[in-house]
Parts: sequence; structure tokens; C-alpha cells
Amino acid sequence: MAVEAFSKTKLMAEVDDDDDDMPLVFKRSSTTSKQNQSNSSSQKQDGRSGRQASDVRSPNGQSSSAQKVKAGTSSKASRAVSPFTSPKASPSSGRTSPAPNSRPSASAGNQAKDVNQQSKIVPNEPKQAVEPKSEPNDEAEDSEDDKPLSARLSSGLSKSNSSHANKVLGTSASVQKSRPPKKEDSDDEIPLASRFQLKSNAGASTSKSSNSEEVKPKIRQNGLPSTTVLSKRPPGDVKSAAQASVKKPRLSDASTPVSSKQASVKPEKKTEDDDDDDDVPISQRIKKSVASASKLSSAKKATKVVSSSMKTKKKLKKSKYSKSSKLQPSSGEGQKWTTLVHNGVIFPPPYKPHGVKMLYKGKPVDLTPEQEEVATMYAVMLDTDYMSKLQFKENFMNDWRKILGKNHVIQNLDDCDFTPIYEWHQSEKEKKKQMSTEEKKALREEKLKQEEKYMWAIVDGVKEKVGNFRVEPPGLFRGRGEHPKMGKLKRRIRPNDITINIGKGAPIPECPIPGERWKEVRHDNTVTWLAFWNDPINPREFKYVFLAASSSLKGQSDKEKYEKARRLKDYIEGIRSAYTKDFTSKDPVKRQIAVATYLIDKLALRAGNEKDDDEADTVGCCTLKVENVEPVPPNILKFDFLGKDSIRYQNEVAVYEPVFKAIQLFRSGKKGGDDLFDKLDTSKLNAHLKELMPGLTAKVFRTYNASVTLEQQLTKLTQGGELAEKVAVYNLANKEVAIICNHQRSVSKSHSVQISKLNEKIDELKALLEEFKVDLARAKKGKPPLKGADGKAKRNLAPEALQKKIDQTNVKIENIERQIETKEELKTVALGTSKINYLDPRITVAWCKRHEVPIEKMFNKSLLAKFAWAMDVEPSFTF
DNA sequence: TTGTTGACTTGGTAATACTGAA
DNA sequence: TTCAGTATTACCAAGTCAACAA
Repeated sequence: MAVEAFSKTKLMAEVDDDDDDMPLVFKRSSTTSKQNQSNSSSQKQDGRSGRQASDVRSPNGQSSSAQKVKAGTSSKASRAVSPFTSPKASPSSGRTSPAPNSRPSASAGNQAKDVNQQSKIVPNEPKQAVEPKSEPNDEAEDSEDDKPLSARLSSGLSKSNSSHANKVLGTSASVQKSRPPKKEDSDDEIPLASRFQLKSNAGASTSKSSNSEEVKPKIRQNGLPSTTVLSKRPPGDVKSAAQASVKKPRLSDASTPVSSKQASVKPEKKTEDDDDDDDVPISQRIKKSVASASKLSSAKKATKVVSSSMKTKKKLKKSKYSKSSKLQPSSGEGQKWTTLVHNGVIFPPPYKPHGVKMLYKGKPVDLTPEQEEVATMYAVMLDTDYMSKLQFKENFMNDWRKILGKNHVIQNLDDCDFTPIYEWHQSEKEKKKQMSTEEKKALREEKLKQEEKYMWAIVDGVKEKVGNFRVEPPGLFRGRGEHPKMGKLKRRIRPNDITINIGKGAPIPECPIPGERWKEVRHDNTVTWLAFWNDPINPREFKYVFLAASSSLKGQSDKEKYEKARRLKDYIEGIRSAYTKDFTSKDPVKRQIAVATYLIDKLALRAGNEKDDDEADTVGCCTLKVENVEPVPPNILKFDFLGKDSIRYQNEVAVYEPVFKAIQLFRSGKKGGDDLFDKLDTSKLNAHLKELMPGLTAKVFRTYNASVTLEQQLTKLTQGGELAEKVAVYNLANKEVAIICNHQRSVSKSHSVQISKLNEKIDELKALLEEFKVDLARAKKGKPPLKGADGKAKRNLAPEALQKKIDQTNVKIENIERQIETKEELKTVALGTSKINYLDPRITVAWCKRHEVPIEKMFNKSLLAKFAWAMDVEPSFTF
């Protein structure tokens, strides 16, 4: 609901009126529709124990050590079922052994195995790469739990469409020069993952919606066109926002006008591959490949439209909107807001000493409140996996020692016993849990009362939720993977660490700690943060306070992200043709760029920025090490590395021969820890991508592939039926995306218990079933039923009634079995991440509208708020 | 040209809230 | 009403990427 324009001097608390209880959705309902219309060597191969709890995510809760067991331990390797691979596989490629224990005794299909077990692909005929030979999928029924997520995707798919699943991981553009891709054949818009199964559905999607936003001026929610976004000012720079407007525009920004040089022609359809034109920039080559002059002219037209729209913007600014009494957002270049009012941040309460004494060499020790606070931070982590990490303990002790002082009795962590504090903490937790509902409610209300004023900001007169208004409390740094700084003390943040960003003329938030003051107050309207402080663990980095995901600012940027990914669809064919050609380029840089782009496109790998020594040793595409990619002749690449958050990525893919050879070449003469792409980094790669499409960066491919996959899966799998079936279809499609993106989660602690319980239920039902069968046989002979297990006599039922009971019990058993199956399948797959970050919500909304599925079934309250901008999309929308 | 910095997005897990069966 | 299982939210770590500085 829109909030009236608000006096800057008014206190925030005053506007926290009734509408607080209103749903956050459609806050600016009057304008949302407008929006929619417009617009290393040290990386151990085996010891990847990075994660806490289940460092290397095991699907069955087994420890990472179990996963260290490598090739040859698996009795039966899983089949090549990667979305990008052929299902044809040979045995014994398993890198890790299946879980030796803790498996539920479910049916074979449900049995949990090691998620990291490898899949293997049998090569295709290189020249027939697009249509490789179909191979029998003789082990398709195998459990998939032991496969990497990426390898699991197409197992289900291959069952339905094995011939497609047999494709080599490749570009849709044929590698054969003489065979230009035919439009009707081309499924370039679809990631390979989806293409395997979706080809048959080509054309099934509805017509593209009228969302041709690229050529329209971007409209902000207030109806004003936004203008080119400029660079941001570093926090250290205290220049005014006005000064910021002289900075050069960001090339990547979607709103940046396309320069004539940059405006790469949409490479819709290629005629024939030219001769080797390695020396010609790819963008030029794409242009060259454009089939007709008409397309060229249309591209020019598009550029013109963009520029004319820019003119329109200027006109609008001058005529209509500049007269407004209130400055409009986007009225300045790079400007994110015009007025910004908020109340700053809330600090965690000061430490309250508990007085519980820890033991040192068996004796209680007196600690000062400060020393006790740090000891408590450690004590509360006694039941975590960090306790098994030497680095954590060492870092903790080093920092604690500084607080204890040189001559303190405590000298050695091994002699410390934190159990009394741990137990005190547990009992406090328990007490809290035992509180009555009323007490809990009262506490909640008290907290809300204290925090209420920090929860909201007024941005350009509209009340918006603030995301993280609470300052991070002190604690021990919980770095993921083998983070070198884990266990270090994250000191308490004070007001004089914090820089506030607020509108000029807005009341400066009162510092909540008496006698202290903010470090700095700025009025920078080119950024969206409300406050920041330096990260105590890595002082060169910052912690920001932003608006919540439901805010218009975030929504706008979200929408731009998806629109950019959507634009990639128009360029993808040319991009794929271009990199395919460069696989064999004489220029080693071009060759590396081509192969890297291919991997990013096909495997949804992250870009892979360089990392410092004081960070966990993880990699992305550009930082892959030689040891992370093993070529297995004739054309298999075996990937094994730790990606973001130290999550292991394992996959085996069949690739085109030129890619395979290129990888072999990149590896030659290098050691395991050397960079595979030694002539490449993310900035070079992204600079190259921008030549192909304005604003294109590596991460756009992830969004693109995820959204395309979702759409294609939904199209393919939706077959009507009950609501529950449709929901299941959506979740299945969501799962495919999560697998492509390698979104893993650790198996919940209660998973095996839950499975056991379900199995017990099945056993009970089966026993019952047997009884019914006996009774039925007797009833048919006119005999009474036998006594029940409890010894009591049973009712004499007619054979028909007994048959009905048998049928009902069978249905119950089937349902539970399905439940087990779903639980097993999803136990290591995180569906939420892709939904929040990668799937264009308009695909979901449009699908829901087409199939009469309530959107609430797909999006929870916060997602509905986050995606408010997508809610009025036409049912015919296609990505 | 390369390295650094700043701003923002992405991502998994712990904590908390909710829900339905016993 | 309790409790277990599930869903949601909060938290904060860890990425990406563009601008800027050297």
C-alpha cells in the first residue's frame, strides 16, 4: 500500500501506523503494473572437509571422511546422468564409496548413496556431436544419491528421453563448419541440461509477451524514467552526490545506453561459418554472421530507439517532472533515491556476566566479564564441528589470550574445560523453551517494541522495510570450509564504527548508546545502503545495512537482473557459435576464453574471482586448477573442486573433442596446483562477454540457464491433474534447477529418524495387509476371521469390505513409499536458493495463472513480497 | 594494465514459528 | 495440550563485478 509523501522532519515512529499489519505485497500497487509494462594446490583432493556438520555434503549424513574414499571403492558406479552428459556409463568410476551404513531400509530406488559418487560418460562420435549415439541405460534404476547433484539431473530425464540425454556436452551450433545451425532445429536458448528432455517441446511455449522493455525507457515506480547509473563513491570519499554524477557510466548497467561500438547485433541466425578469422574480434564476427542487412538495420533501429528513449527521458525531466515540488528518484545520474529517512541501527545488548566458572586443569577459574564473554562464545560452540578444527581452536586461543593477558593462569586450551558454561547455556535455552506461550508472546512483543522504529525506512516518501537493522553481535568467526580465520574473535561493533547514510535534511538517527556517536554521517544517494561498518575479521571489507528484499529498490534491481538474463536469449546462439569457433583459435587467450565461456554456459559454473591467502581456498571457472579438471579420453572431463562456501562440485561430462583437446593443452607442462586458465581472469572474461552483449557477465549465464530450465521443465512436465500434482511438477522442475546450480544442503539431523519411522509405518501396514489377506481368504470360504495380534476377536467382514481395506492399505503404503522417495531425493538438494535468486518469478506467476495454481502454493509470504513486481505478469509470459 | 576497493548478490545454516497428529 | 516435523526467517559468510588507484 502506498504511503503518503512524508515530511522529512516527522519521526519514523509516527508513521508506523495501522498499515504495519498490511501485507507487504503490492506496496505500490498503483505502479507495479506500470513497471511490468515498461521496462589450489593447497586444495586437497581428498580432504575437502570444508563444511561444518557435513563438510563435504553427504547425502546420508556420513562424515566427510567417508567421502574421501576414492575411486574403486564403489562397487557400482552411477550412470552418466548429468544434464550435460550421456547416460551411457561404464562402471567403477565412483570416486567415493557409498555410505557404509545409516541407510534407510527403503526400496532399492530409495537407498541413499554417496552424493559424490561419480557418473561417467561414454564418448560420442565427435562429428556427430549434436546427435550422439543412443546407448542403453541399463542402470537407470540405480539410486542417484551417490551422484553429484549435477550428475543427477538427467537420470530422471534420461528415462523419458534417452536419446536426447545421450548428447555430448556441447554447443548447439554444430562443430561442423559446413552445417550452419538451422533455426528450427536450434535449441540454443535452452541450456543443454534442458535440451535433453525438452526438444520435443520446442514450440510448445506460448508466445513471447509484450515485454519488450529493452527499447523502452525504464520507468521507476513513481512513473519516472530512470537514467544512466553512474559509478559509486567509495565510502572513504565524502564527495556529494552531485559530484558523483560526473562519473562515467557503468557499462554493465542495464540502463546504460548502448554505444554504437558496443551495440552488438543480435546474432539471431548465422549463415555459414567463415574462414578462420581469429584476428577479428568475436563481436565483429557475430556481426559478420548476421544473416541479413535487415537485421542489421533493425539492430540499428534498436539502438536508435534506445537513444531516442534517452532523449525522451531528458525531455521528461525538463518538462513534466522537474516541476514537481519533490525531487524525483533517478533525476540525477546514478541516483538511487531522493529522500531517505531512517532511524539507524540497533545494537545488541551489553554482555551480562553469568558467573559460571569454567575449569582449568580441573579447577574453577575466575574470569573478568570480558574474558568470560569470550569463553562463553567458545563454550556455546562445543557441540559443533568447529571443535574438531585445529585452526579454529588456534585462532580462538590467540585472540582470547590477548584478553586474558600474558600472565593469566590459563595458558593452554587443552587444559580448559568449558563444560560448566556449556551446560549453563543449555539450561538457559531449555528455560526459554519451557516458558509459557504468554511469556513468550510478551517477550516477543517487548522485542518488537524496541525494534519497531529501526525496522522501517522512508524512501522517497514510501515506507520500506529495512533488511538487517541489527548490528552483528560479537562472536567467534564461523568461516566455512578451511577458512584460515575461523575461530577469531569478532569484536563488538560500536557506534563509532558505523557510518550512516541518510537523506540530506533528514533527522540524523540518534545514537542509541549514550555518550557515543556515529563514526560518520553521509548523504550519498547513489548507493542503497543505510549504514555500514568495517568487518572486524577482515577490516578491508564492509558489512552493510540494506533495505529488505521486498523493497522497491531491491525489486527494481531484481527485475533488471532477470531482464538482462532474458536478453541473453537473443544473443545466445551467436555467443555459442563464437566460442565454438574459438576452441581452436591460434590465440591462446581466445582459446581459453572460449573454453571458459563454454564451461560457464554449460555447467553453470561461477566466474571464479582471485582470492587472497586469508580466505578459504575455493575456486570458480577462471580459477580452476589443473588438478580440478581431469581429462579422460576420449572426451570426458572430470571436475572435482570446492566452489563457493566450500561446497564440492563433482561432475563428469562428455565434451566436444576440441574442448577436450584444449583442456589437455591448457594442462600440459603444468603442475596440479597451477591455474588451468593461466591467461584468464574474471575481468578479462567479462570484458569479452560485454563485447558480445551489452552488460553480459559470467553470472548472467546462471540466471539464464536456471530460468530457461524451469520454464522448459514446467512446459514439459505439466499435464494438468490435481493441484497437488501440479505442485509436485513445479517442485520437480525446481529441483532440476537446484541440481544444475549445485545447490546442496546437509542432511538434516532428523532425516534418518524420519525415514525409519516411515519404514516402521510401512512394516505395520504390510503386516495389516497380510492379516486382511488371510481374513479375505477365510471370508470367501465362509469362515470367521482369526483373532487379532492383541488376541481379540475381529469383526466379521464381507469379502468386498475386506478387499476394500486391502486396497486402501495398499494406497497408504504407496503414499508413504513416495514420501520416503521424495525425502531421499531432496535431502541434499536445497530448492530455496534457486527460487530466491535464479528463477525469474514471472515464469512461476505466469505458469500459476495458466494452470490455476494459487501463487501462494509456490511462493511464501516473503517471496510474494520480494516478487511483488512480477505478480501482474500476463499468463502468456515466456522467459 | 593490474591490483584494490566498494557495493551489491548469492547461499547455507541456525533459530524460530507454525502446523497437525496424538 | 504437547510434541515432532516442517516451513520460514534471520543471520552472516562468501561470492561477483565495476570503478578507481597505482
